[in-house]
Amino acid sequence: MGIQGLLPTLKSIMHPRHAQEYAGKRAAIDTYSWLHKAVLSCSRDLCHGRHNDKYIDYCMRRVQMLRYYGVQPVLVFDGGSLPMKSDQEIKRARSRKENLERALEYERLGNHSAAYECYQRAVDITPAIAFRLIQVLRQENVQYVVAPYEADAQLVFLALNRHVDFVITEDSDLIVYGCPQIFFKMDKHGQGVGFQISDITANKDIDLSDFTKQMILEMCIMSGCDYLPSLPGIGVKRSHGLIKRFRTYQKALKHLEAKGVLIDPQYEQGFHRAILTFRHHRVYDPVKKEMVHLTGVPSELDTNLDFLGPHLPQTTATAIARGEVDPTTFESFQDFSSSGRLVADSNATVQNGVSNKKVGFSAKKNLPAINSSRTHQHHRSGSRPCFQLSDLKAALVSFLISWGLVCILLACNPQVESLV
DNA sequence: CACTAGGGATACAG
DNA sequence: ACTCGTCCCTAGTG
Repeated sequence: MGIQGLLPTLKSIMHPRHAQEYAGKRAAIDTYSWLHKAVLSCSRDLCHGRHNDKYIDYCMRRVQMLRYYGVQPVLVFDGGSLPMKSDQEIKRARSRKENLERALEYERLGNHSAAYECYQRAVDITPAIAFRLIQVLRQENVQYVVAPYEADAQLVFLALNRHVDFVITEDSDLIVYGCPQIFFKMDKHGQGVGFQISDITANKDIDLSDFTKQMILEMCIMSGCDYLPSLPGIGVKRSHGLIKRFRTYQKALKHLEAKGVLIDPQYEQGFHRAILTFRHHRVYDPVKKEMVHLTGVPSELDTNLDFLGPHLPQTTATAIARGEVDPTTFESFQDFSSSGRLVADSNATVQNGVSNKKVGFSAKKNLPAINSSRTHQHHRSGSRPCFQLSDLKAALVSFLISWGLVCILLACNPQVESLV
C-alpha cells in the first residue's frame, strides 16, 4: 500500500509527537487503519459472519483517548472501489479465501494457533463491519463521513478545506495527495510521528528543496503506486534522481528510452491517468452536500474521467456519506439479515441469532451512560446527521468521558498524575 | 556500492 | 463474492 520506501526517506523530517500536542485541533482519521488492527482480535468470529464488539471497543477507546487530550476526531471511511484496482482486489479476495480454507482445515486438525493466524489473513473488512461502528459513533456523537471512493482523498479534502487541522493515518499516500499535516502511526497511548509538508525542504536523505508539489507527485507515481506499477528496478531513490534531473516524467521517460530501457506503450498514458486520479479524485463535500473533485478540474482538460468512478447524484452521495446505504451496492443498511452469512459457506446459509436488535457499544462501567434516544431523534430531524458540528451536548459528554478516562489512567499509569 | 524486490516474522486482546 | 499491511533483513541487480 502507498508508496514503498517513501516514509523511510523522509525520516529526517518525521518527528515523534504525542496526541496532546494537537490539543484544541480537529483530526480526520483514516478509520481503515484502525479497523485493520482492530479486527485481528476477533477475526475468527468475523470470518464466520458473527458479530463481535471487540473491534468497536478498540476504535472507541482511541476516540476517547483523543477526546481526553482535547483532539476532536472525525472518522472517515472508505467507500466504493475504483475500476483501476479491480484486478488487485480479485487477487486479495482469492488470498482471503485460501486463508479461510486453511484456517478451517487447521481448526479441524485441532491446531488453533495456526488456524487463528490464517483467520487473521482471511478477515474481510466489509461495509457492514464499518456500519456497526458507525452506529456507535452516532450514539456517542462522534463525527464521521463515508467517502464516495478512497478515504485518502476524502481525508485530504477535509484538511485542505480547513474542516480539520490534520490527518491521522498509516498510509504514505496522504503525502502524495498533498496533505499538509499528518500524524502517522499513532498508538493507543497517543504516541506517533508527525509530518508537515512545510518541512520538506529540510529533508536529508533525498533533496526535495527545489521540488514542486507536482514533482513530488510524479516522483511517487514513478516509484510505483496503487494506480500504476513501477518500471522494473525503479524505486523512490531512482525516481527521485530522474525527476530531479529532468523535472517532468515525460522527459524522464524519454531519457530512459534513449538509454535503451523498453517501456510499455501503455505506460505513459497510465502515468497521466494516475496523476489525474490523485489530483481530481471524487470526494464528498459536507457543506455543499454533494460529490466534488478533490481539486477543481481545469476547463481545458478534455480527457474522459471515467476512471475516477461514476459521479453519483446528490441524494445518493449524501446517503453514502451518512452511512445509510452501502457504498458498493447502494443497498440500505437498515436490514441486518444479510450480515449473518457464513463467509466460508458457498451456499450462503444464514446464521441464527445475528439478525436481531442489539448492536450497541457496551459502555465501560467507569464511563457515564449515554442517552441514545435523543441522539436518534437528532438524527431523524435531519439537521446535520453525518457531519455533526460541535454542539454543547457533545462537549458535555466528552467532558464526562474524559473524567472516566482520567480515573482509569490514574489507576494504571502513574505518569499521568502530573497532568491533573 | 546503492538500490530494489522478495521472504519471514509479526500484529490484537487480557 | 461485499475495502488497503508492514517492518526488517538479505539476495540479487544495475
